[in-house]
This record gives sequence, C-alpha cells and structure tokens, in this order.
Amino acid sequence: MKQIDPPDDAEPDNVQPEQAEPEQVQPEQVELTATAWTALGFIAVRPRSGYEIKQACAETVDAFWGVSYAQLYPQLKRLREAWFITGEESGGGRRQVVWHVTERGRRALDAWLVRPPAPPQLRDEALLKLQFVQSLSPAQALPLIRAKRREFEEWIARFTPEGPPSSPDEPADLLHSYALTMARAGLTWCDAVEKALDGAAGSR
Amino acid sequence: MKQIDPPDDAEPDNVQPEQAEPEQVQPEQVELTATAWTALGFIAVRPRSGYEIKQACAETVDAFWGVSYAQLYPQLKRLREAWFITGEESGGGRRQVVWHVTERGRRALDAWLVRPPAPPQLRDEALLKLQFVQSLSPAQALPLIRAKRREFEEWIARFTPEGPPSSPDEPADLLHSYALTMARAGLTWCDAVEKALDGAAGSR
DNA sequence: CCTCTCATGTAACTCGTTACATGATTTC
DNA sequence: GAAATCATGTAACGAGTTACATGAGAGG
Repeated sequence: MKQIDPPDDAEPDNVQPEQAEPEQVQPEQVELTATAWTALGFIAVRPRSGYEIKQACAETVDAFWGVSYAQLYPQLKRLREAWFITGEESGGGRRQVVWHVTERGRRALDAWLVRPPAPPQLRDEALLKLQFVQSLSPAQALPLIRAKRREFEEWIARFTPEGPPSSPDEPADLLHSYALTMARAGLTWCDAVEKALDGAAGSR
Repeated sequence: MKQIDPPDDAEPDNVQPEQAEPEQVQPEQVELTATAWTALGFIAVRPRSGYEIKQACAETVDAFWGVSYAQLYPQLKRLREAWFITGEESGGGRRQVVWHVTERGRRALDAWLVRPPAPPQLRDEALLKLQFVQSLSPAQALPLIRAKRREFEEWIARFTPEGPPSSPDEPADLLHSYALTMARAGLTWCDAVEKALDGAAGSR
C-alpha cells in the first residue's frame, strides 16, 4: 500500500492542525468542473477507484451527465491536488488506486451542492431536423419521430425498476422517476404526432 | 452589391453545366457541424443575414440547439467554401451580407435531413446534484426541485402559443408541442416530488 | 449627443470526445 | 492459449463559450 498525496507545491491546509483556518476565506471555493464534483460525490459515498466511479456514473447519472475515462482520470488528479481526496494504491491482485474523501473535500462538496445549479444544456439533432421538415413532408418527419420513440422506449426499459414485488409503479429514486416521467410523456407526444402525420399523409 | 464567392481553390462543380456530375460520388457528403446545417436550413427557407439566422434560431431551435455568433459566422464561411451558399453584400443603409442557398446546398441539406440523427446529449447540473442529496436531506433537495420547476414554467410561458382565439391548447408547431408536453410532465414530477419531500421532512 | 439596436467578426479558452497505448487477471 | 474484463492513463482533436473589438444607423 502506497499513499498517493498531492505534490509539495499544493496547499496542505490540514497538515498542521494548530494552524487555524482563515475565517471568511473558504478554502472550498476551488473551481472544478461538474464532472470533478461528480467523481467527488461518488467517492464521498464510499471510497472508490476511477473504474468504479465510471461504473457508478453509468448506472446513475449517465443520461444527464456523461463521464468518460479521458475526463475522469485528469479530474481525479485535480481533486487530489486540491487535497479533496487521497489515494491508496492497493497491493494484492490487480493494480488499482482507491480514492478516499478528505474532510476538506466533504466540506467543498457540500458547498457545491447548495450553490445554484447551472442551467441545463440540451443538444438534440432529431428535433433540430424536425424543425426543417415539419412543414414540408410527413414522409421525412416520420423517421425522426420514430428515432425519438426508440430513445424513449430505451429510457423506459432502462429505468423501470425490476423485481415484480413491492413497488407497483414509481421508483423511490428521484432520477429514475424523472427519466420515466419524461420518457412516458415523450411517448405520448410521439403517438399524437404520428397520428397527425398519418392523417396529413393520407389527405395529401 | 458585391458577390461573395468561394476562393478559387474551392471546388466549383456547377460553373460548367455541361460537365456531368459523377454518378455515385455525392458531392453533398461534406462534413459539417449540425450548427452549420442549421444555418443552411434557415437560409434555404429564405435568404438571410447571419444576424437574421441567429434571431431565427433564438425563436425556434434555441432550447434544443443553441447557436452563438462565434459559432455562426465561421460556419457561414465554411458553407460558402463548400459552395452551399453565396453571399450578397447589400449596399444602402447598414452593411450586411445576405446569404442565398445554391442548388448544391439544397441537395446537401436534403441529404443531411434523411441521415439518422445523432443521439441527444443532455447536461443537467440540477439533476446531477439531486443524485447526491436525494437520500440525505429533503432540505437540500427542495431548492433543486424548485430550480427545475422554474425552468419548466419558463418553457411553458415561452412556448404556449399566444392569441386566445382559434387554437385552444396544442400548437401546430411540432417543436412547441414537444416543449410543452415535456414541461408539463416535468411540472407533474415536481409536484409529486415536493409532496413526498414535505412528507419526509414532516416525519423527520 | 447619447444610447440602443443592427451587424460582423476574432481570440483565447474550456470542456469533452475518440482513439490510442499498456498491461494484469480471470474465464472459457 | 485466447478472449473478456479490470484498470489506468495520454494525445490529438473538435465544438462551443465568453469576452473582446469595431462600427454604422436610428431614435430619443
């Protein structure tokens, strides 16, 4: 086991406990990407390796916040440099670095969580194309609607809680219920649009 | 009036009409960003200046596909270099360049419209934060739900068709109806979650 | 005269993606 | 012994954002 700590030029801050923290200056106000905060969030739940963080993201926030290794590993480095996490290279078996949150890291995470969230960003090529074909031809609009329908169906398949017992419909997980609500609304929209488009195609 | 055409090293292709197009080789397969196709789409409806394209985007696709000047102007240059548009610097009054679609540009746009759309990308910090606070405290979850609620309310205000007469509820515009459907579903979700959260807070 | 809107653009930067590189361990 | 999975990373590239720069005409 080898301790992985920030380089010497990084601010220590908790090495000497008798050195009191500056009162109003919050050391937590380090600028990080939301992806870095995400990693920190999962580490704060329990210590994890980069690989495990990626898995956790894939199972939970992937639909609203995609995370790739090429982003993740550099961000872990930044979190370490800010003394928000410390790494422990586990011996025995495969090589892996397990990251632990520090007290400082936990405080910083809490501070981030209560800051107002950035407005959501959406890029949807299918809807974009729909803008240009909607008034021209149902023939071209239909495949786009079908593409959206497939997306919604995949969401539903992915976020519907398994296990027939207990929960009849709505999951306790807020994000799952959000995804399901949106996907169902999307399907309703697809139904209505396809129906209208079929009508228009018939009369043409 | 001054004609603005591609530089000489760009492929002409329609200068000599007697030179037949290569049969299977489609000159339309130029790689462009969706933002460039968006500009081309609006130019194809009618000739416009960059400024007018930006306005059209803001009124229509902005929520699904944001476009900024810093992206737009370079993309117009690329469209011109591909001979998809030609520009006409209008004399008289303010300086402005009005872009016209070429035949070649129109064909390329049609080809793009029928290609399968890229999967949508979403980045929603509010939902991300919700992932980390949902199991811990309703006190921290509530502001995030309220932020989502405000978003949905803004969407509804923005996309609800004005003019009390005629249309009672659903607009003919597919994108407007999409936005409204999703926003309403979102509000329903906010209601349910806030209620559940209040209950949990009361029992705690 | 001042300010707002029209109008076009560039520079620097950030974030994220794809593709690549490497190697150990488990499973068939 | 071959393939899948675990596991960590880097390099090159691309798209998009913010901020900056410039200037003319319209309206008060």
